[in-house]
Amino acid sequence: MNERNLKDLLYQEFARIGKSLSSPKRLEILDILSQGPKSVDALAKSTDMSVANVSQHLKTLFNSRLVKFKKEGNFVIYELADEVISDFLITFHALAEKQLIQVQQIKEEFLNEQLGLEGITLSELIPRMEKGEVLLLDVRPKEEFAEAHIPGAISIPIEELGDTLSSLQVNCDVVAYCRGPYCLMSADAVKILKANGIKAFRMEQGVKEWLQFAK
Amino acid sequence: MNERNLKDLLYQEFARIGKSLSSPKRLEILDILSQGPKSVDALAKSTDMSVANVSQHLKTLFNSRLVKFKKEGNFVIYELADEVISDFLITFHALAEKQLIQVQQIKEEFLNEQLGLEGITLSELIPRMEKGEVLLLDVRPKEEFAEAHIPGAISIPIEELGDTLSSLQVNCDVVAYCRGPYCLMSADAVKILKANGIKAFRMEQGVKEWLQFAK
DNA sequence: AAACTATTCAATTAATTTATTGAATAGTTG
DNA sequence: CAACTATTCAATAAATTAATTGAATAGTTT
Repeated sequence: MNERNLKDLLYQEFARIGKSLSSPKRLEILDILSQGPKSVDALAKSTDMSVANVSQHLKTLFNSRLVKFKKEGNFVIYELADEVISDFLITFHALAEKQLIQVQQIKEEFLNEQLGLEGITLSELIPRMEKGEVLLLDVRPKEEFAEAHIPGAISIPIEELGDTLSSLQVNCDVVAYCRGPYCLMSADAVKILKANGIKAFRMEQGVKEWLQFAK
Repeated sequence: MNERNLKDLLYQEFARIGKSLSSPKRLEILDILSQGPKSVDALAKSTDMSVANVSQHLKTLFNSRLVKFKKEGNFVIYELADEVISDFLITFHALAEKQLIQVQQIKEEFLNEQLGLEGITLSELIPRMEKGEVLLLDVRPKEEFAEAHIPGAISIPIEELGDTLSSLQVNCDVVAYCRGPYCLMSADAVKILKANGIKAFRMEQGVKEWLQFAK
């Protein structure tokens, strides 16, 4: 083995991680898994893919050690292989956003022009929460809230929001958050809240971003 | 545009960065560029590829905004588009090494079994340098040394090491470093030094790792 | 301007990757 | 044990990507 062979071998191994990050659908799967463990079936529903296809992507991710799984009943539950991967994904997104201005544009056009939503950031949120000026709403599924959530938030999954609304006493502004910048459940929530006369804002950041912020 | 379309578009943009990181040769190019600007021709020589092929890879990297270029005479000089990219590459390597134990194995087998070299780390080096116990040798090409180097190091490019050796007065241990963990110029240097009866060690880390370490 | 250099472009071929489908497997429930 | 579920496997077709080659471009030197 000479130096060139060694380099080829090493970079080939590195590229295996890169390959895993080269498919849009796999990146979406990784993002969803950064919220907590999910079954293949649940992932297929979230990503609008066939189960067989998701299974194939998961196999790729498993081969590059980005995810691991455990069997529960006849479900196979996948999760990120290590918590550094969730940190890495945030770094990756930050880099990608910085480089690809188009990403910013796509996102903002959709949110602003099509939905006309006002946003709020983590650093604006915290002082307002401490003063009791806002109610923080976690609209992700119950399991994801149970897995981890921003302290002080209350959990109302987006599907239940419409029904729960009447029984909910709100006398301040509401801030909704969900899985993070590329999830739009919080945008849907704000639409529902506004339609019911509640002053509501969308927060881009999710639990993972909060954890990094709090460090 | 509905939510699914938006997600597909966003993840497609993210995947462009991933795609750039999915080819071993492109990763090698990025690593070399993290040492400083290089011409297409120089990159072709370093990576053992045809110029046309390197040009194609550079085009891909340029399209995902990872590199930029300027024209100088009839050379086109490429460099990393932003310094966050060099930070990102270190994070990426760290993740890859952690996940793919094989990478560690490949590297260590080659270095230990085939060369029988002793290594030293940055944190071991610094106190010893302060005490004046070691001479730090940068064996990269002169331009890369000029671009950036570890303070206190002296520059002797690997090609010149054999000739310079006799005129060099050495009365302490020598530590050689080069581009980083996946570059083997420092290993070659240690071999030459040892062959001339000088006690020499290889340091894995390069300038970029030192900058992160010094932060 | 002619000869020369470095780089890019375009066309081809080979190789790899993706999504789709239907069948196979393994575990669970009635 | 039969019916059912979730998941994986295997085979295929479509799409994408990589390396190679030779020609085209743009700038430099004589």
